[in-house]
Amino acid sequence: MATLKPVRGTQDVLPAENRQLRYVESVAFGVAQIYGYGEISTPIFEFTDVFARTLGDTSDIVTKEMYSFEDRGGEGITLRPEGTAGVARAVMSGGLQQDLPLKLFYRGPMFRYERPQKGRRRQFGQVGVELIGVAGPLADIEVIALGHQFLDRLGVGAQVTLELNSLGDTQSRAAYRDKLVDYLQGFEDQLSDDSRERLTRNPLRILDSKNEGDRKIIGGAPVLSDCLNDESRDFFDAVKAGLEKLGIAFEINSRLVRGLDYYCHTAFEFTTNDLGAQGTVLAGGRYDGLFEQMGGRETPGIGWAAGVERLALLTGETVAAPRPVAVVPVGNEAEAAALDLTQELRRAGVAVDLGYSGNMKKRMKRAGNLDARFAVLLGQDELARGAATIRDMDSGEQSEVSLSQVAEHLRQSGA
RNA sequence: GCGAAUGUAGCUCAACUGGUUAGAGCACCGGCUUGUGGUGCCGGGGGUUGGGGGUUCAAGUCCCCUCGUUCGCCCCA
Repeated sequence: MATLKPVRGTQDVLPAENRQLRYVESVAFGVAQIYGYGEISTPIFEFTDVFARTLGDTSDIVTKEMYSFEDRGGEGITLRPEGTAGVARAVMSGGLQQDLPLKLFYRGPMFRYERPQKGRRRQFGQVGVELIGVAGPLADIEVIALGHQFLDRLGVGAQVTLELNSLGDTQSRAAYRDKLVDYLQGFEDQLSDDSRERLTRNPLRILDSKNEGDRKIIGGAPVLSDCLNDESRDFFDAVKAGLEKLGIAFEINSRLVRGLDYYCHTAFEFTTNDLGAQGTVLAGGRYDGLFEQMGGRETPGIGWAAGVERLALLTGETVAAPRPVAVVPVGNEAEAAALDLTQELRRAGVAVDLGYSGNMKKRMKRAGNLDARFAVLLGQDELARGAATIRDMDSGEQSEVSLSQVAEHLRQSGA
């Protein structure tokens, strides 16, 4: 039995749950299309370099969370831990930089070797968008508005808060980093072990620490927004003004830094308090340095990704399966006729189920369990008259309809 | 990777301080009703109590190991 279990952090998704997940994805894609995005699919695995070089050597994803292996040809391969790097690689491989700006939507599984928790799996679904090739703040505004509208359409708008920050351009970020390290070094012996290590590796991340002692120290730390140069500040102001104009509420969170190295300027997260520790539901930011870092031409970009399972948990709604019509033959001779009728209805686009075996009572019960809208009863009597009895499973009303009219009758009844 | 909790039938849960064949509800199957589901009544199948080891006359119950899950840390969608 133990060996028949799925690998830790993975799970089998049955039809009822899949309907919810597909629903989340389809809402996302629907809204993305309204904004002019087309869907791109990239491979589920890439050369390890694609992720290692873009995410940064200091990110936790690269240092301990990647599913990496060597394939039979000796190539270093990694199951994608996120979507942006693969999309950027595809844009460069395909020469798509000639077609800027690009508006791309993606969906699919991602893989991270993490300790599973509620809303956190080793294989999980993401939907995401990337707007590539637009340097101005209008891109940031549109991408955030798209995320906002998506969450709204899903019906979780009231449960989430948009947090916003600016990391500034490279120059601003470097200036801030120096200031922050200066400040924190004064408290080095008081910082948590994790944070002390990050002091040299990735000091900005200390701002995000949940350790109580750390937070006290952070409270007095210099603020990133004070270090933005004029250009970065103007950019951020423009983004904020745009969101206000669109009526999209946000909170400035100066401690918001993204985990991945390629981000600059705008960083944002839609978070909720309804999912325990995994509160981030949709997050993204601007990544103007990414393409260069991958060895390509400098190309600005901004995007976000959202966790499909987390959003499905948040909506709490179940998505009902479509209601079929059940064809119920009575007696052996009726089975052949039932098969014909079933096929005819299916060709006409009607969803049909037939109880495969058993007496009428059993088949009716199965029809009930399938939540059938109508049952089509075929017995000796009906067959002799070239007809079938159609039963409305909700009202219990029955009427006899000639066989040739069954499809039409059902269609008119809304089946 | 660290800390804590937890694991009994398909699902939700019982089983006093360790004490005879581990129970219930729901679900499933059959019958009352051999041409009618959703309500009712009667009956039935189903558990090596996550797995392994140990303590004991006796372990679902205590101890150790292991696997899974949950909550937090870390990190992130």
